[in-house]
Amino acid sequence: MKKIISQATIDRLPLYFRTLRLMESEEIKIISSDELGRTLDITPEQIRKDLATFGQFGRKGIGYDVHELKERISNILGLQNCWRLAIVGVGHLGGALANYTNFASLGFSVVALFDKNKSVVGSEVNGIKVNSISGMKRIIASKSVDIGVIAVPADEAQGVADLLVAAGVKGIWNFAPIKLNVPSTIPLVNEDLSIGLSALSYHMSQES
Amino acid sequence: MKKIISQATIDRLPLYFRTLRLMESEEIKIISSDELGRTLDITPEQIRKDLATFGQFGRKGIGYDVHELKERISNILGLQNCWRLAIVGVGHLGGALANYTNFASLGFSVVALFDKNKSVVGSEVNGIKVNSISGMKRIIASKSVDIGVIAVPADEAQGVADLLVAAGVKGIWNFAPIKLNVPSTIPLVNEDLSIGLSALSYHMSQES
DNA sequence: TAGATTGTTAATCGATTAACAATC
DNA sequence: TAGATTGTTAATCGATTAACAATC
Repeated sequence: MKKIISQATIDRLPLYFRTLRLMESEEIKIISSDELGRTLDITPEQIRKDLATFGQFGRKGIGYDVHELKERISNILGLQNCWRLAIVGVGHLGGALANYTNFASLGFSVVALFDKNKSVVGSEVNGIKVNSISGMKRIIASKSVDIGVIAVPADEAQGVADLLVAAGVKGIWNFAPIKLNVPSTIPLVNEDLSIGLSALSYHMSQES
Repeated sequence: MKKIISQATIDRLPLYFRTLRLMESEEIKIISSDELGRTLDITPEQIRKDLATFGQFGRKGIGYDVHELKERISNILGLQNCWRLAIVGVGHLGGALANYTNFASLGFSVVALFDKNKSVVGSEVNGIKVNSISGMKRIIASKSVDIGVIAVPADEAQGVADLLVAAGVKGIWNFAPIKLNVPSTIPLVNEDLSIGLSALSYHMSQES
């Protein structure tokens, strides 16, 4: 019954969503795969193929309804769930994420912060109190946290992941540059900045 | 002459590099594709295939020399270039990047900061002075900046990209959630956090 | 020598691109 | 009706996996 959607397609959906949202705010009602593709540098065939995975919602000879398509993609991505995040590790990166305003517009909200450093515990970042790691299980339950964000050094990341899983989070967003082991039932997305930067270095080295 | 390496392979090389560096620090001299694969959850065949792209440096029946392989990957990725970064936009994210210590260990260094906000210009972040955008061209030349990092809001990102290109950067690392147009000679890597987070949301929604 | 492990070729799998009938 | 654009099937392309000879 449930169609399997490729990761490549899933990774393009946020790009479509972002563009459709912008177009909606500009009062654009209808968009063709050709126009959308030109904005994002993706072929129109690719876009139609991606969208067709979820059923037909374009109109032949006309295009796609911007608002409807946007809502549909939002639902496919599960953005209507208003996921609640807890960030573990309130260093420079964790602090920046706690202040990242774009989350809200995608339906995510940061509801808890944790740090092992006693000098940080008790302070507030963006109006959210920083808790000690020892209170994690209780607070994650009481605040109905869905997603654990790991922003601690690599050598502490696995321990934090284990705690988050034990505390009952439904997914993990990991910024530590290390391969984490978590149960296969817990979706895990890695955000390793060094990969992109190394790839950039590679391509720069290739330029004649 | 120059073999074309797939993006998928390039994106795995930093993972190999990171693991080899750790193993070297643990005094491990020789590693097999099997062991490396187990650490990273990548099949040994995949690893051998990736490495074979650059020539032979394993020993049949033995494995790979950790130090040699690490050095070789570093060179392929161009990490020995000691690239110099300039960050544009010293908000929460830009500030976090300016303080990100892992860059140095990969051979990158942040040498300049820019912001359009007058209240920030002149202050220091991690010992680096924040300059006004108007001085960008001159400072990028005098500080020999290689890579421009874009950490401004989406609606300012294209303008910043144009300025960086005009100032002569060799590559762009973009954190703004927007498709940038830059000359094809300038490598561009996008680091759009909302893609990973949306993918996580998707997978969490699929769990029965 | 026997066991281990690479490098490479062939087979498979999956994603992208091309083509076009359907239809607004 | 003629032009535009989708949705889908077929063709192509590229990446991963499997198999195994070479060799330490």
